Amino acid sequence: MTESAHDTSITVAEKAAHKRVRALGVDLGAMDAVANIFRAANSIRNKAERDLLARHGLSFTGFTVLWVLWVWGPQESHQLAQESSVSKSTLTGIVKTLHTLKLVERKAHPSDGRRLIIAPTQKTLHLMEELFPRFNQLEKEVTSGLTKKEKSGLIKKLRTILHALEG
Amino acid sequence: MTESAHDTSITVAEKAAHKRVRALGVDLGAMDAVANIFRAANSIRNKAERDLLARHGLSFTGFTVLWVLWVWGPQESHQLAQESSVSKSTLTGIVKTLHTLKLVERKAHPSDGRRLIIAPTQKTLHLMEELFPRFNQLEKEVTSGLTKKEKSGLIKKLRTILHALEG
DNA sequence: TTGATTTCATTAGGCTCCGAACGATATCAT
DNA sequence: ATGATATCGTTCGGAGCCTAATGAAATCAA
Repeated sequence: MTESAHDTSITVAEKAAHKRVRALGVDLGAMDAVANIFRAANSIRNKAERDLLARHGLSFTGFTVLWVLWVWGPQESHQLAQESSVSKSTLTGIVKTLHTLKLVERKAHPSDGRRLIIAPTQKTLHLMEELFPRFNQLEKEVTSGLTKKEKSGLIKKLRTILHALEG
Repeated sequence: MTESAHDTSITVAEKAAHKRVRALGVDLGAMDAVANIFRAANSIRNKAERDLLARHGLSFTGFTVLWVLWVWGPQESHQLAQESSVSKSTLTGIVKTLHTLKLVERKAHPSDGRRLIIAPTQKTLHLMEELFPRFNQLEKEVTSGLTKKEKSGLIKKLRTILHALEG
């Protein structure tokens, strides 16, 4: 066994990092786990934007917001921001962009003049019905090296990390 | 068994998403895996920026660039960009910021006038020796719900995903 | 050698992204 | 009732982030 297309042993970058921090009493497992989460997220994000989203004028975050609206239906602004993992001020800008694309509507809250309801449009629903299966196809491809059981294990471990972050 | 602090069963957000896409023949495992990678990456990034990096005037990407320079030493610009997962033009801006913080130097390539060598400074080395152990402490905390073996499994699965993205 | 091509980093333009400051609305105390 | 407080979304200022266009330097052709 030397090198193969499905080699999952330590990379040269990881080796160099280990050498650097060896004297500092560092948790290498925690380090590599976090580093690889970022590498994976970056790569998938870039691929999705390039191959799928750019042609619709959508950023990854814009797509995420649309996804949340598609799944949950109309949302109050602050809920939508939280569920999409962006700040309120970022959401203001994203919603502005999506509004010019006619992909969201802003509606007044019936009883509270401060609040704003963001709602998907018919165009959003059509777009997501076309776009989401393609996005899922990409998700399938990037996880194609894992069995169903391995995917479950991955999901569970990531949830554990998210729980630690909430606590 | 109802709810507990370490519950890793399906979340309400995941349930809502499953309901929405049920009719579309979607791979739910792939979907949840990718979604949780993004949730984890976003949360860790935000926490690191807020709790650790902001007080030094560093963005997460700026920290990543410093980390690469710390691990690998002086790098040519395009190598540094690739290893840090940003475009060359983004790196130009990041380096500019780091330069005003006196955390990098730009050096001319000895034989090729087009190329640029980016090098860490003494200040960088001191900073990283102080900052990195704290960053690793954060990494330890967010992965504290996982055993050493589980972390290895997580790392291996993420590498598998990265291999699929390179292919 | 000089003109064409290639390969670097930077600039230009336009979103994304954040925290802080801001105005508007609602609520709470008295 | 009315002033203090809290809670909304937006704006502001500044950095990050991308692709495409640009400019500088090296290489290749003939």
